[in-house]
Amino acid sequence: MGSDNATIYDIASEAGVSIATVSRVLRGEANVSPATREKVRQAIERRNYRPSSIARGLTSKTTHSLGIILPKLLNPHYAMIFTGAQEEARTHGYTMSLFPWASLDTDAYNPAAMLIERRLDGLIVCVEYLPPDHDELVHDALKTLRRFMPVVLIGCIPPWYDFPSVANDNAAMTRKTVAYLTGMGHDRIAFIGGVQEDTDPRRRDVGYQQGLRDARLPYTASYRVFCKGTAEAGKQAMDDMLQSLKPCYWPTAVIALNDLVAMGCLLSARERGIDVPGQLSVIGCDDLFCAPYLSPPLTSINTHQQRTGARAVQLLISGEQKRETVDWELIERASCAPNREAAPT
Amino acid sequence: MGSDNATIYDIASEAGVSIATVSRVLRGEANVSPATREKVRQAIERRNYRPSSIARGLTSKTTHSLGIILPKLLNPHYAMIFTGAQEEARTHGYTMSLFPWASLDTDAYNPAAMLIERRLDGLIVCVEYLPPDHDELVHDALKTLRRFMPVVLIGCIPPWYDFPSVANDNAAMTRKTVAYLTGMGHDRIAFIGGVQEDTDPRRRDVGYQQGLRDARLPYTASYRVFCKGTAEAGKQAMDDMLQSLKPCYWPTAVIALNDLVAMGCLLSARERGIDVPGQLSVIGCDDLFCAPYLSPPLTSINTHQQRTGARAVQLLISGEQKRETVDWELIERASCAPNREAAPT
DNA sequence: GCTTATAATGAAAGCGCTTACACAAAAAAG
DNA sequence: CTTTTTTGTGTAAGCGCTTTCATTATAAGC
Repeated sequence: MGSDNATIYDIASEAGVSIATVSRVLRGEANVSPATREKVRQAIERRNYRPSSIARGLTSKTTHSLGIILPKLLNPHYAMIFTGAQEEARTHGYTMSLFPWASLDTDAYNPAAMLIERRLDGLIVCVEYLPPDHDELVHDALKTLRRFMPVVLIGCIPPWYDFPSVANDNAAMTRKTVAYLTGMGHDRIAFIGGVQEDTDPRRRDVGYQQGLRDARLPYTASYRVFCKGTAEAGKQAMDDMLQSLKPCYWPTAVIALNDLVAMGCLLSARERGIDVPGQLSVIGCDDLFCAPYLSPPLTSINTHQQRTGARAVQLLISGEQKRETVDWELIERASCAPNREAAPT
Repeated sequence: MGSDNATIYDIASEAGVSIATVSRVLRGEANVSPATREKVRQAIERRNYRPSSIARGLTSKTTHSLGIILPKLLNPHYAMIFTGAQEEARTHGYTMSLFPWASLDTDAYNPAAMLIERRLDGLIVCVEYLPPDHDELVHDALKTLRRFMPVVLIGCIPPWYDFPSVANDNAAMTRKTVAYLTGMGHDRIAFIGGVQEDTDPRRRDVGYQQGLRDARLPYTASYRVFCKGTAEAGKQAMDDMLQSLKPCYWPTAVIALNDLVAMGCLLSARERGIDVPGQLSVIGCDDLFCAPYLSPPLTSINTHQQRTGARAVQLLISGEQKRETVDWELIERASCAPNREAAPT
């Protein structure tokens, strides 16, 4: 009953066998006679015994536990990644623990220590857009960690990071998004979000410019506004852009870094009485759960984040050293419409 | 350099001391001479040594890892709880792992085994509204788990569950919410969400009815609609209610189980051209990050979910057996307004 | 029936720590 | 200076498993 902490010894003596035999039954090894197996099974049942994964880990050098580092779980984008990763991990018998981004900071009292001491079997790191000065630091931290455990990256990974990874092809994605809008007759297309100083050729910015070029549209610096990936920042950035331009130069469409930024844009537009999608189309990214409930419902790109998380776990477990790309899907809702004032050139 | 897996023996020999001494330095014990301590420190530094929490756990019978069981991380409500819990855990040197709700199902291939085998130092379980038939099962599962590790509950806990817990006083909260609305002259107040068959006297339903009684308003069954706590369900429930009533009987205000349901209500209203808050006030609960960006911005109750998660961790660590209540805060936004058609009685 | 291959089991040595306990060296007390 | 404390270190016994290796019981081969 209350034998909540029986050990393998207890089971062995209760079943009248050696601990080696119990261990064999536990791990389903073949060479145990059916009779013995049954005896052991019953003893286990009777004592409600569960082997300690701790002790097991000491011997086997494997903990069956994975870690994930995220910037912010409150952002549903990351919650989706986590969910996908956690579920996949679980189906393989792994546990998933969350570590804050600060775990990478090698300053202070080396918090990465916590990661290493845990002897994780693998670590997923979700990398956000990084300012260049931070870039090197993070890279170093990752390289250190890799000496202790396999690491798989998710997100916006600078190409010179030599790590297995799972990500969307942001450049291609944004390029096609621009094409989608130009196809609707939009010619003043803004892009809001991201960091300015950046050298990664696979970023959204690049796709944005490619998209403009594809449509032979000019690149207008005023339409390229940088901000963090939050709703507040998006609101602010949109406010700033609109305020800085005469209304006749306002964009006819806005591509937001993500849905949070898009939400900020929508609010900014609403406050100014700009009709979406009548006067302005808005398109987000990540297809958050709230996208269909915004006003108007937000067109967004479903980046298959759960699948991304799941694939990262698979890479971790299989040890494959691939850099993988996850596809995406444009979810059309009411926030995008053909440009009414499209001038027949 | 590559000595990524030095053991305490390596450090001992490198520093020319015994492993006991290394252990002492590691744990900051007092009785080590400064000279020795320094020698050991340097050896540790040189070999980049981090003690294995696994081995440590075997001896100390403590893993410094906690678990949390949530219905769904994609619901930001739970993401906030998780975040609060994780951060608090971290400050105490604990790791936090996520387990899906299914971990409690004692059917199937007893998944709770995973929890037990991990030898967690504690477990937080977020309990949702449970249908009565499920209630007993969950209770049993929890009681089983408690034999193996401390358990703290969060959320809607039936009062006969004898577990330490952290929760809002839902009844009082909803009662005051009704008062807030009646104070604005609303007299047809609907409540959407939750499960029907329920006997817990501390639920929102109860507060809702108390609130009506306080204002001497009739309890109108048609205004009490049950649905799950999702946006889709909220939309459907609102649609059904509105459709089943002549517009002149439509509620003037609706209290939603949570912000997701409220989002569904807002959408339903929008589709029907019902002006919020002109004709209908809507009030949610949880104050999700998107609440300010809805149209209109949603009045909601901030239930201090991060603090709830943090408190749960504190109870777990301290071993206190309290049932705690977390306070809350009404965040007023544009979705609620005085009832225009308030009849001067 | 006796030898050899095969299957079933146990004894024992770790895995990398913590923690009595023992013991030597240094400090305080007489 | 001894004697008693105090302080600093080392030895060794676990913690609860896995795993090699040796050993015994059983089946197969001739």
